[in-house]
Order: sequence, then structure tokens, then C-alpha cells
Amino acid sequence: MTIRLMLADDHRMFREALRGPLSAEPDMEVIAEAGTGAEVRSVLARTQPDVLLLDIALPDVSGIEIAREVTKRYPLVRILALSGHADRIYVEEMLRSGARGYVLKAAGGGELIAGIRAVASGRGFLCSEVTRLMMPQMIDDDTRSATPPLSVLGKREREVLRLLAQGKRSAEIAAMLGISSSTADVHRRNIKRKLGLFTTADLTRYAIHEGLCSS
Amino acid sequence: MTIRLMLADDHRMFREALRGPLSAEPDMEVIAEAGTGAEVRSVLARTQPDVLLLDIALPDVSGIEIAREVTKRYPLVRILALSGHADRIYVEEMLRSGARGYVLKAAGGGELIAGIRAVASGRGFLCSEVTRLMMPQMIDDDTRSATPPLSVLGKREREVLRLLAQGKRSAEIAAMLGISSSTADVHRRNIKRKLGLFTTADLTRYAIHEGLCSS
DNA sequence: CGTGAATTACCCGTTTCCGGGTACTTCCGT
DNA sequence: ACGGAAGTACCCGGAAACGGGTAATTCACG
Repeated sequence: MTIRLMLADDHRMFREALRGPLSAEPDMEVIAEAGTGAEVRSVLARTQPDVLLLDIALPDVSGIEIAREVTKRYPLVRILALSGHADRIYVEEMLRSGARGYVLKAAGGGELIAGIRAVASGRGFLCSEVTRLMMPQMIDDDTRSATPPLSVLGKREREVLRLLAQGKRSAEIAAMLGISSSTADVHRRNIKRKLGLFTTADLTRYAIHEGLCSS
Repeated sequence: MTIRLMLADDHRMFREALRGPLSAEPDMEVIAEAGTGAEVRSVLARTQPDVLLLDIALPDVSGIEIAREVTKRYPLVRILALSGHADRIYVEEMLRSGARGYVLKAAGGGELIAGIRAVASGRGFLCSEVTRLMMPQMIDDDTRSATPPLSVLGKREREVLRLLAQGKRSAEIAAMLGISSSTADVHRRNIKRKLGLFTTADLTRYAIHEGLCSS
């Protein structure tokens, strides 16, 4: 039985290069590609693969959001997340959002193929490095790994965080959002408390990391 | 005549996938690979390719720095930069550091192969999107594009910037570098003046963008 | 050798961020 | 209906950043 694949990654060179080895597998066929979240949506509206290889960092919308939508709208499509970075927050969030597996680009093609087969047959799959990363979960006290997901913040808090990371001062943020500067300060405090962060640089890095703004 | 290639990119999956199409070209041969700057150095010490395909974002050291070293130490090795991002600052800096060409990963394999051939034969090469990016050079007034390269900062200034972006306060930076907090403040002011930036968030984004720290 | 930049260090007053607290309203889930 | 969280807004004093200025030393380059 043939596994129909779809590749979603903004690096066209990568997609093209990957098509060869995957198509060479006797049980695999690449039926579609997409370079942006919008393209993923539009392709899926017409045809659904068995397995969606989804890069977590699409240029227009995060892989997490796409994974949520796809899982909800096309529950038969199995998502295998692809990432350039070993980062626990992303792994957890992607799995929570419906991905069945997670493979690092630092892994070899062999692990990718094994992952595709695993999720196609209904199992989960984590590449070996991600498995190792998730292992010390109970004892790892590293602040970085423990940074909460963006979802702990409310809508307003996310807005304020984005503007802070863009370099706006409290007074500017207040003016932009039509609130007082006291309120902007309160949001800043709440954001820091919830994320366990301290300085504006910490907040900025977090915001970039979560895709709220770009560097 | 065969062009001997070396691939330097931290994504093993990408390197593996790219090897196939490149080796299939009758005039090309992939002789080496590297996933880190350290590996690039150690491989080059033993053997030099004709063309080095160099990803600008290696995990341990920036492609800019590697390009500088390679250009100085192995002037016969021609560097073709590979990047996931169309960003003028990087393009200019890589070209200044000795790269003969620049190709985006968003480009197709065809442009990569054309680029390899061009630099192997002594010409320069920019993929079409990068060419377009460099075009409006004279009229583009966007602050973002005008942000100066990291090289405008002195050694100390770069150290201070890195620590600022990591969330350290002036007093902490002073203690860490063995200087007074006044001096740390002066460096901060000079950095802002030179880069034309204002807030700590601005500095943090810049530092991340320049590869001085991660998000 | 002279000059400019980098590095070091301080003065000052102002603004912003920060962290402690207070309180009210609205919305949503149980 | 009730409770908790989000959103709004303020009080306070202190810390840190900010931006104006001063100055000295060292180093690299023409």
C-alpha cells in the first residue's frame, strides 16, 4: 500500500532534494508540496495525503497553528513535524496540536523514512535526538526548557508582548492599544510572572522564539 | 573537468538529500560534508574542494566568520553561500567576507547548480531573488535594510551586545567583564548610536539576527 | 608622529522599568 | 450564582536605563 506524502517547507531546494529519496521508496509517493501555511490550506482543500511532513517554521503562520487546523479539519491526515531545532517547547506543543511524530533535520534520511512509516501505520515517532531530549523530563530543571508555551498568555498579553519585543515603550504601547500606561505596565508584569522571565531582552527572545515577531 | 564540492550545513537530512541531485550532475562530485564550523575547519585542513557550499547559520560559528577564514587560508576554495533567508545584511557581509555567490534555499535546485558552475569558473552568482533584493539599493530607505553590519562594532562592543541580548543588566555585564558599570553603559550607548537603534528589544533582535545569540 | 577610534570611567538630571501594593469590571466555566 | 482569570487602572519608592556632558589611555593606521 502506497503512503501518499505531502511536503510543507519554505525551502524549495529542500523540498526538491527530498522528493528524490522519498519517491525512490517503493511504498511512498510525494503527491503535493507547499511552501507556506496558506498553500498548505489550499492544497489540502483539494486533496489530502496520508502523511503531511510539516516544517514547524513556515513563513506566514506557525506549524503549530497549521497542525491544529489540519488535525481538526482533516483527522485522517497524519502529521510528522520537521524541525531544524531540538527544542522541547516546540516538540510538546506540536504533539499537543496533533502531530504524530517529530523528526529533526539534523537526523538522517533513514530516520525520516522510519518516521513516515510509523505515523502512516498509526504509531507515533520521535527521532532519536528528540527522544533523548524528552527523556530527562522529570529531572531537568533548566529554566529554558521550562519556559511555558505562549498559550499561558491572554490575548491582550500577547499583543503587549509583541509590541514590547518590537521595541515599543510602555507609553507607546498604551497609546497604540488605547489603554493607560499603568495597564501596559501591569501586562508587562503579568507576562514576566507567567513566563518566569526578567528582562526586556528575555521577553524579546521569547517573542522571537514563539514567532510573535522576527529578529 | 569535475567540480569537487563540499557541503556545510547543520541539517544532515538536507545534506543527504542534496548529495543525490548534485552527484548526478556529470561535472560534479561531492567530496566532503560538515555540520559545524569546527568540522569545516578540520575537513579543509585535510582536503580542499573547488566549491564550498556554506550555510550561513552554522550552530557554533557564523558562516561569515568561516567565510573570512576560508578565504584567507584557502584562497582557491570558492564559497557559494546558502541561506534560508533573503536578507541584505547577510548577503553583503558574506560577499565582503569572500563568498563568490549567494543562493537562497527558497530557490530551486536549478539555480543552485547554475551557481556552482558560475563560481567554479570564476564568476560571481546571485540567485534571482537575491539579485532583486540587491537592486533597489539606491532608493530603499527602510531602516531595517539600513542597519549596519556587525563589523561596525568593536570587539568589546560585540561582547557587551551579546550579554545585553542574553538579558544581563549593566551591573552584571560590568562584573562579568571586569569593568565598571559606567563603562558598560558607555558601550551600550555607543552600540545604539552606531546601529541607530533605541531600545533593549531593538538590540536584542539585532543580536539574534546577527547570530550573536539565539532566541 | 598625529589622529581617530576603541576602551575605560565618571558627572548629572530625566525617563522608564520594576516590583510591592490597591481596586474595579467583565467574561467564562462550573 | 459564584469564583477565577483577564483586563483595566492607580498608588508608591527604588532600580536601571537613558542621554547629555566630561576626560584619560591605548592602539592602529596613514
